[in-house]
Amino acid sequence: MVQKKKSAADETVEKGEGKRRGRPRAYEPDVAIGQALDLFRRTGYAATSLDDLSAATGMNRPSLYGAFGDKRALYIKSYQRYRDDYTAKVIALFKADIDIRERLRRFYAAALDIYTTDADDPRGCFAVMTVASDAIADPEIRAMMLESFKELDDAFAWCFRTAVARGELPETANVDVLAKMASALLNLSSIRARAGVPRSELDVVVKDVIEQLCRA
Amino acid sequence: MVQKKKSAADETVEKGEGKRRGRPRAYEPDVAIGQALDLFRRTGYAATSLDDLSAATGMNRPSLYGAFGDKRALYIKSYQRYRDDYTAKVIALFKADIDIRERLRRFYAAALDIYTTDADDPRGCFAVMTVASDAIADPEIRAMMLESFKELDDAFAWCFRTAVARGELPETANVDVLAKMASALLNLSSIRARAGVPRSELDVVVKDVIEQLCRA
DNA sequence: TGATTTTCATACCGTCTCGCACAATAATAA
DNA sequence: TTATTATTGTGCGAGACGGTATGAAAATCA
Repeated sequence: MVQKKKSAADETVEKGEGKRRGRPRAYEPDVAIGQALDLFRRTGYAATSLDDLSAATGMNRPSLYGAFGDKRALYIKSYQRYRDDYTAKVIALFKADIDIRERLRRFYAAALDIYTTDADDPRGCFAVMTVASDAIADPEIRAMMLESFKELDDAFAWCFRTAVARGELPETANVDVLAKMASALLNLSSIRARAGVPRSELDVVVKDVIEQLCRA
Repeated sequence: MVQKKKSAADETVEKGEGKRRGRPRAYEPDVAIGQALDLFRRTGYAATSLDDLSAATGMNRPSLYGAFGDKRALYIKSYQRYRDDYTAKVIALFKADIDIRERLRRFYAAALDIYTTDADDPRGCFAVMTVASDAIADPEIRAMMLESFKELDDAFAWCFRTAVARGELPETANVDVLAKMASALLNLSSIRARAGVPRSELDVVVKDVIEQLCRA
């Protein structure tokens, strides 16, 4: 068992549901998705078996199947969870009233936190390293990816546009191109983090590139 | 059978070998590696079965095993082939006596050719999209990747340094940071190509970013 | 021609994989 | 207490997987 047991009262109150009829679940769906996500991030789609997922979540295969559907459905749910977590962090950075350099600095710091957790076995970006490589043939997943690209480009463009409006960048700055370059830096970070380039080295690259972008 | 049969005379002459003793091979190792590479690029390591490789190369499994060793060995040989092909193209671009913009333009054009062959099912960069995601746990493969990063960074830095020396870029240009950004652009191109962003769109991004980099 | 060498091709082995049947279990409802 | 409902856990079965043993085939050598 990986997940801790909780009393039925806790569970139902937490979820705001009425008392459920049958035998209570021994797992928490949200926790299980998180554990599945972490495993998918490490080993990808094809190389992750249902037995592996079962071990990681503490659920046995039939429970997994009943709760989330087949492997593909669980993978998509994991990807959605990843995107939601990521998006939440980005939105928080948007609300902060800080200048462009600090905003970018925090953005990449947050990203690298995600990419390099577990220094012995860094994951990189789930979308880039795993989804794009071994699940891109799936039209639904492909559509999610393309949407993510656009969201990211737009987010960066917003940052630069705001900076121009505040006078932090010259009026002549090409915000759309800068946004693409910022996205590209994120991609590089993800790939190199996964390949084992140490965090400290990546921090330097990020710092230097931010400075270069903000001088444009 | 996928590979065409050739007469024994052709084969041996081609290879410059003396006449081989036993039954002649029905395949050409170099061709087979190329076919295996293409399949690995499409479906990754784990999702590619030996049966798939057998069908793609026209060799049956025992022949595959005898010629290249097990699946992992064949994967590494494919990766080496990919790197060699790539490196050859880059070296050719180094020899050309052209300015920085044109050199970069040709560089990314060549890369995108590789990434987007087969528009219906674009591959992206093998190293980034497939090797880094599902084989990075292997120390030998990881070492090859890190070496590739360094080679690429150095190549780009050489381009920018040469450009500075020729007066195409200001003395103040930070060639190492520019090189990282150029690598990052390559990574972005690979990822988006694989996700299905059309070549025409990528060409625009590349053009704009090159211009931005060369104005720095 | 017959022996030798190398490769091809079939078939097989043990293992893993996914998905599902089935019964036991633990809660609520009556 | 008994029935009902939802979940758990064992375990099965058909198929795919990586890898290999074995014998037939096709060349050279003597």
